[in-house]
Amino acid sequence: MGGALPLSGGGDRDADYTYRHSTLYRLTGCTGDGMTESKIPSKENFSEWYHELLKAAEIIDVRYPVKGMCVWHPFGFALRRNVYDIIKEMLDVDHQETQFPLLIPETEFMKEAEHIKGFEDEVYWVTHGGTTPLDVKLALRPTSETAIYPMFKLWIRSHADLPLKIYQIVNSFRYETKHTRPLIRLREITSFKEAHTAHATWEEARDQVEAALEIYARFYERLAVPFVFIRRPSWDKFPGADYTIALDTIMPDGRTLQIGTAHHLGTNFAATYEITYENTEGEQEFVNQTCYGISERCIAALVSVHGDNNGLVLPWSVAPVQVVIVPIIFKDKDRDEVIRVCGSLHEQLADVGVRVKTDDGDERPGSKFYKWELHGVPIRIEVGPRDIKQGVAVLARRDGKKVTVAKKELKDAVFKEAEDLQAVMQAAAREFMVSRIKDCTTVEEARDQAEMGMARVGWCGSEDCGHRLEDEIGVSMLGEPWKPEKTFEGRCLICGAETEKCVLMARQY
RNA sequence: GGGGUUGUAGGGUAGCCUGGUCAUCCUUCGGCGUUCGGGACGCCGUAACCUGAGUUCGAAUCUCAGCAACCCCA
Repeated sequence: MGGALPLSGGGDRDADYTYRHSTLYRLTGCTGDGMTESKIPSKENFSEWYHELLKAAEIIDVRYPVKGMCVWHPFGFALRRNVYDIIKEMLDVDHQETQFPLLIPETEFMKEAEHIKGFEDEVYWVTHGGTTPLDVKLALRPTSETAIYPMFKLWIRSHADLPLKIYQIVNSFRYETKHTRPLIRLREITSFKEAHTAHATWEEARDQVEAALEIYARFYERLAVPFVFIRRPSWDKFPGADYTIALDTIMPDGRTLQIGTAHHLGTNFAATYEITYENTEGEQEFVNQTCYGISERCIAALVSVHGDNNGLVLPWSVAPVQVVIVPIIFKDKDRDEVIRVCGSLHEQLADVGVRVKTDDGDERPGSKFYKWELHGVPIRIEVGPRDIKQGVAVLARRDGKKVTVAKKELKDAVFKEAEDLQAVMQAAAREFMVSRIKDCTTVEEARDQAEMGMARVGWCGSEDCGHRLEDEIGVSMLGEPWKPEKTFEGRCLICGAETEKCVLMARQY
């Protein structure tokens, strides 16, 4: 389908994301001759690498002068759109997209006690209209439960209205007091995909939580981002939820990043907001609710998990530019012919929905190669006079493999290599994560392991031992693996009681 | 929550300790020409001392506050 092309313009246009400035940054330090391999710092130094990559690869610009608020570059926004198109497509099967207002009256916001407690320190308030103080303060949504549920009360009358499943992709605001980090900890979350559902029974809502997690699993598979499902401990669940299940992934520096959550809200909010329906017996009952969300942290994970010392590495499905064609021109007399052949290859690929860009700029080829590698383009095609004579083109993958293919077979070769690349990325990412989760039987061992990734330890289940685990290991309890592949048998690391429960402990972002 | 470091052209930096001509260098950006199979070169040009207050004859430099960024620890 033609929708694969992100541009509204004609199909023969380049996948062009404003490289007019071709904003490449020289990050090799101040010494003139200090030409190093890469423009970005080594991934070993993750924090530095991450910041430089976001900048150099034109994902976001962090220079906006409000703490915790960033600007999406056109290239980064194209990536965001491709990623969010996937989750939208998955949700659109049985959810309806909506949009609720940004501002929430204090009177609604303050209704659910636990929920307020969870967010009160992080809420931005609108207190004035012009110079006039408002009678009722307005909160900038930190999340939208308290905006949406008063409307659910109006929308839901009978069992025939259930289940109700909606979602929206909106910005939301949290006054973070800790260090903000681009895409990871923000004061304005620009891309909060939140879904809210209402059901007749608790069991149906539970099934919905599982269905949501299933969708998220498929979503992250498309991004080749590995994760584990973890049920959060009672003291770390969503404020107002019966329980919370999260998706966590491990970043290159060993810290854990939460990249999705699903909450079973039971009838907690329904009771507060009086969301009731008439059942088949004619009685009024509270609905059971769920909500689940994903934010631009999914982009942070995508970028971090796959990127390397040469820059971004993007899965084919979301790369703003999937194929870049680089013409190799020696003499002016070759020029027209090379450009013509590139144009025809470009058209061929664009016709089958590939996001293709022909880079006929004035830079030298090597410079273009580095630039597009930095931007994570999965496949590069080189066409020079030599190739034209032989009726072939050189196809280079982002992982370094190069093949020469006949022009006629180019289309098929592109798709074949793209598929293989995806598999390679998936496997490498998976392997890294699995290698960073280890069983530990002592506090010291767990402490060491938490420097690297997640430590799996025995836990008797008592809240007391849970908190002591956190204190003694010095990291957070992520919670129990949800539907784990392997069972556990061991002892509680604190009290020594035999247990079949285990929890994952890790340093968190 | 606690501690530390730092704000100089679009990016990266020198100068700051010891206040005083035109604020250094690299890169980017714009122009012209030669180039082009893994980061080309020459010539010309644009462009900066975070904000506010204070000290001083004089502040990028010293003091205070604010804003912003990064790192470490809980």
